[in-house]
Amino acid sequence: MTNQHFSTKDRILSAAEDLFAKSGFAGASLRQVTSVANVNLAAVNYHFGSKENLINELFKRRLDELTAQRTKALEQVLKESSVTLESVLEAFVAPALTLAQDRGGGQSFVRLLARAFAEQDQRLRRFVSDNYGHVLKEFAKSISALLPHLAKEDLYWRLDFVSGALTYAMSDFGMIKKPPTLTEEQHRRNAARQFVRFAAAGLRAP
Amino acid sequence: MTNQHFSTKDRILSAAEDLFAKSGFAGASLRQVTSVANVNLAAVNYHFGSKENLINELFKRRLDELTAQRTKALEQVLKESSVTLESVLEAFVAPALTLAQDRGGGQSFVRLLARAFAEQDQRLRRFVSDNYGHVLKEFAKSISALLPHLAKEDLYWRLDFVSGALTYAMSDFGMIKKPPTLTEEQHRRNAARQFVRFAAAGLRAP
DNA sequence: CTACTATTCAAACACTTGTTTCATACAGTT
DNA sequence: AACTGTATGAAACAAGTGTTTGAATAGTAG
Repeated sequence: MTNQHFSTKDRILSAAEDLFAKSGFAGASLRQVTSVANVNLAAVNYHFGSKENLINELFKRRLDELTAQRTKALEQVLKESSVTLESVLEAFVAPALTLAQDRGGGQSFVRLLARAFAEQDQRLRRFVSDNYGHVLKEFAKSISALLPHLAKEDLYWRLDFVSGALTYAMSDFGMIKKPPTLTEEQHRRNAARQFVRFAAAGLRAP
Repeated sequence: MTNQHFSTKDRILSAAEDLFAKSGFAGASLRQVTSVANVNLAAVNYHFGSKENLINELFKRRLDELTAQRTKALEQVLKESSVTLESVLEAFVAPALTLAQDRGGGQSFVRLLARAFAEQDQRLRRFVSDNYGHVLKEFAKSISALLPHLAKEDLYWRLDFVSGALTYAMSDFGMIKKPPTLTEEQHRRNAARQFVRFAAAGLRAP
């Protein structure tokens, strides 16, 4: 039926992304997933081995792309002659917002990411931190260099707040809805601008 | 055995708070809850009617207290002659941090709150917003009055970021762990101070 | 074609889920 | 003392869970 021209694996991943974002990892069953994906129930265990492994592959698929784009954007910024706090933050948030707006299920994934952080589940948190923590460290280092007068402890607190603000805002639980007058592209740019201004000011707090 | 001097209802609520925070609403079963609470399985349905209703009562118990304290703190602040952005933010965050540090399961509840926001589940979100939205509006109004030059649209974005920063940071104080040299009380005050500084600066961003 | 592997499918597996039932125990009242 | 409503208990309920099985089907290389 739907997406019949995508592979079984991809259809499972997309359906799982949607349903896990909607109902949580425990809340969505493999029967729901395979039903939406138009795939036999056994296909999940055949292609992914287990439900838990499906979840990991799901994160891998998106995060590999996200961290690659973030790394590229940061490198680009650091190459310029005048590196500003705003430009570093922009390099961090722009790829995420692009993903959040991607038509191919990226929206669901961003919500899934927020959920993963809310999960106390240590396995998933370790998986994310092990595989993608180094990028975050790169950003932290760049930001630290731009705020030489800021005590390390203060910096850590504020980076924490910044992460929270971004995670929360991106998964659009927030009040902010795209007004009909704006295109998605404009809304995305607007969100990025708002976030960068807020985060930069917060990081520079006296 | 444990907490035998608490009522069955209270023991269920406490155990549920812990387990739901740890594993999510779908992830923790009533059998786990009743086992931890040292209570018969049927007691949940007897005292609360259903699992869903148990969840609601759980939120009610904590949020009633939290919103009451926030309202009181805000009124106190607004009574003073010089109301600052910092003092309003302090009134908002202090009760939450007190709760987050409460020994009687408040820590779990705060994590639960973060999880509830991550839930796409509309029933729970409506329950929270219906019953406790008015307090948030009060704070938004007070903050708006203190930032007369800020466009409404900008204000909404920034309040969104502030909520995110707080939710995320509170849900287990993010990366920030209490150093052993500090008492919990000191750590709490520190967190509040850090948050207020960050949020105030972000809200005042040029 | 044949042989072979990779994939799909329906059915079953063993187990857990929230909820209900009904018998039992324990108050407090008359 | 018997009666009453509240609370607890063990057991069962139907439905849903992730996973496994073994046969049926494509699809491909020799």
